[in-house]
Amino acid sequence: MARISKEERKEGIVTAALKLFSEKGFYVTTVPDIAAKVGMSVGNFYNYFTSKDILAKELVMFISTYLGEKIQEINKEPISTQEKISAIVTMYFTIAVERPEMIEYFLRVYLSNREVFGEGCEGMICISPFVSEMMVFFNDGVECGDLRNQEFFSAFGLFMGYLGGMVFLAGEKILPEALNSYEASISENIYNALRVN
Amino acid sequence: MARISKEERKEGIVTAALKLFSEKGFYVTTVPDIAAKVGMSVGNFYNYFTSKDILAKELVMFISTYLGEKIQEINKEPISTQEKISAIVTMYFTIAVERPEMIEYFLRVYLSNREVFGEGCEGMICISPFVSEMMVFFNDGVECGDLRNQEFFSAFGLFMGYLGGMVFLAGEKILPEALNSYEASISENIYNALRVN
Amino acid sequence: MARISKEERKEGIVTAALKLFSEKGFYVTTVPDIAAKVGMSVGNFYNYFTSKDILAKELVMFISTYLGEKIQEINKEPISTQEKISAIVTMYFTIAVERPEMIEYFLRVYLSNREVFGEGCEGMICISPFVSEMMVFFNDGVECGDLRNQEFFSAFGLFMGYLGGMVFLAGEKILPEALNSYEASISENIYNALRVN
Amino acid sequence: MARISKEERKEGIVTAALKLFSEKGFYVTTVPDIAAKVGMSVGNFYNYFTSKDILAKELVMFISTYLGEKIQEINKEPISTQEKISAIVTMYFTIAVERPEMIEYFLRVYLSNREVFGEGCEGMICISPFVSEMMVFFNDGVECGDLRNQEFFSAFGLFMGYLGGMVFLAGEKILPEALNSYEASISENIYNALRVN
DNA sequence: GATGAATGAGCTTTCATTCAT
DNA sequence: AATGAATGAAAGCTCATTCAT
Repeated sequence: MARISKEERKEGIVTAALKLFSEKGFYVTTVPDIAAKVGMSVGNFYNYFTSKDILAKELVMFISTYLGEKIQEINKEPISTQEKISAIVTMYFTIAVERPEMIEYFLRVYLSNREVFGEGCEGMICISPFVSEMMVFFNDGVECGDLRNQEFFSAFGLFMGYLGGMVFLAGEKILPEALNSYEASISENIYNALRVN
Repeated sequence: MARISKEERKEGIVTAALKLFSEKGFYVTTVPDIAAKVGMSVGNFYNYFTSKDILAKELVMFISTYLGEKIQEINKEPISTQEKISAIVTMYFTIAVERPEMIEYFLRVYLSNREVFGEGCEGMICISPFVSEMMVFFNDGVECGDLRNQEFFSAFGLFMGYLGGMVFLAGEKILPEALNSYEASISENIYNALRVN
Repeated sequence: MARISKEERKEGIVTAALKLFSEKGFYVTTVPDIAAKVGMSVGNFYNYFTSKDILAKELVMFISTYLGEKIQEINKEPISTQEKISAIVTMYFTIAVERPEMIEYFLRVYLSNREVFGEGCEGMICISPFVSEMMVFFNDGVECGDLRNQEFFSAFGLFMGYLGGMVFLAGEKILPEALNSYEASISENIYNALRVN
Repeated sequence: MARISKEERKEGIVTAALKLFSEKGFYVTTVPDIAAKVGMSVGNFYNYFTSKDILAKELVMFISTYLGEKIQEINKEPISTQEKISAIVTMYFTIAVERPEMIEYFLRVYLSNREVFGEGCEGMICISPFVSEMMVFFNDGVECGDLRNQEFFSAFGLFMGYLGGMVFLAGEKILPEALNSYEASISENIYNALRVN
């Protein structure tokens, strides 16, 4: 018989919680909701995460690490900065389509519930794996002469604000076209915004 | 005796709720909190707004109208598209600094709590005053040959995602400089992204 | 129609809680239990006492004040120390018989649940009205030459430990006779213990 | 290899539980707490004690037997009643200082949680080893003409109520002096209270 | 219009106990 | 004997909303 290991159980909770939180929001999702979705008793949930808040924090770290790794892979590829921008946009939108809960969690849960992520996630602690890879991307681009040397956060805000904004519009079903059909124009806009003139 | 009109009472609630919701979040703010801040009884609150959700929706309309008017003023000015971009960025950041609750409400309450704004705010109903002025800005820019003719939402996502992202970073105290010190570089990035090449 | 004032409501809770806590113990008594006994909803209970712990603390103060007043009356009477001892013993046992919850609360709830009375009741804060009247009694007795001058707490421990112990034995139905039939022998024992030889 | 016998395991639980119950109270101490302190799994705990309540009852018996033996030793000694009183007081305070958990358990757990000790400890069943030795002490004292012949429980209440009260005051850090510095005055008070005039 | 006591459903969390391994 | 994941009932507490006054 295939036993379910403690680690697998935890993963099950992470997956279920990610979906529920991103769909219904942090406060509307209850611990019983999560437990039911994993097929577990409420009491047992607390053997894996000591509180709902802790779970929420672990989820950000999980996503941040996941996205960080994806960007790292792109950073390592021997391609131009313009191509990297395209690759990041494509990767981001692919995730937004295939595992929307990851991006949505970021946008709707992490970015909006200060109270929850206050302690333990001050500043950028919980999203540093992701942010630092974006720094690498930007510094590389500047170094090889493709990108203008500007304050990192101005570039970062453009890049992530833009992508986040688009995913948001898509989520609201406001976009007339499918998300990925915007990849080219968005990549172009970003490149135009950041490149040396 | 100076009587307080029904309309003034409503405004008082709007102001108080805007601050509380944007600071503490929609779910953490209670109706008693709001009533207390206005100096009104809980029961009386319900004479002005039939539910907490309704209040939240009226707040978006309020902000959206407010921002729409500001952009309309800029649209009417006889200045270049590049200057309009600057003006919008400056206006947005000025509000973000002087009345942060307006922008924060948008970012942290409206954009993140689908459940609340579901009924009655489908699609862009509740933010149309604002979005349509941005459309005017964009169409004017294209028409006069300053901006590339692309899908509106791609440009909109860039503009608002970028600005929202920066305000968010500022709110998290992540930005090394004051928000307004980024105005020039951001305006430049946006213009570069959208202009005809 | 006779309206129930806020103060009366609070008294109702005090009375009900005193009975329940003393009969079933602090932890076994639930807030729903208390609310049900007063004929009130759980939610409303919290309009009167912000927590179960706070209620417990107010109860000690209530009892301590009540007992303090009783002893004060006795202290004021123009009788001998020996007669005062008798009067205190009688008063104590009368309460123990007529309003047993008061004494039992003291013995079984206050004295035994440090965790609950920790904050806000350090040392003797919550029982000072009672203790200070016992101090008055003792000092008067010493001053008029009836009682040996010894460390107050040694005398206090004797007096209250003894009375508490007897009420406890009575509560356990261990005593072969009714509590008040011990009044004479107990008063005598106490007087013999404390008087000048 | 030094094997740990079943009996030793049980003793380990008794020791750990005694400390935890007396420090934190019966309800605040959890079975996992106890198991952790013994270095044993929760499941295994139930191989030794079939419930938390049963454990609590065995603890009273344990303490009662222990105290009973101590008093028996004193009873056997060829000393005066007055000296026996002193010896008991000293013995009691020594235990209160060296193994405070025993006395505290008695005062704070056994005496205060009727619900727990209801079944199986009715009346004095669970403390009879101790009480009967106190009876022996008292009867001997009366028989040899040292103590007044009064109802046993009146004398018992004085003795144990007094000692318990003092240990309680000490535990609350209310006593200005160390517990043992009161031994003389307390013994004197008790003797004065009980002796023939 | 104004008050705020009252409701009650529902939330997060705890814990004694069981049981498959 | 030993483990510890699993259960599930129940606790304390909150809060949007109502309604008698």
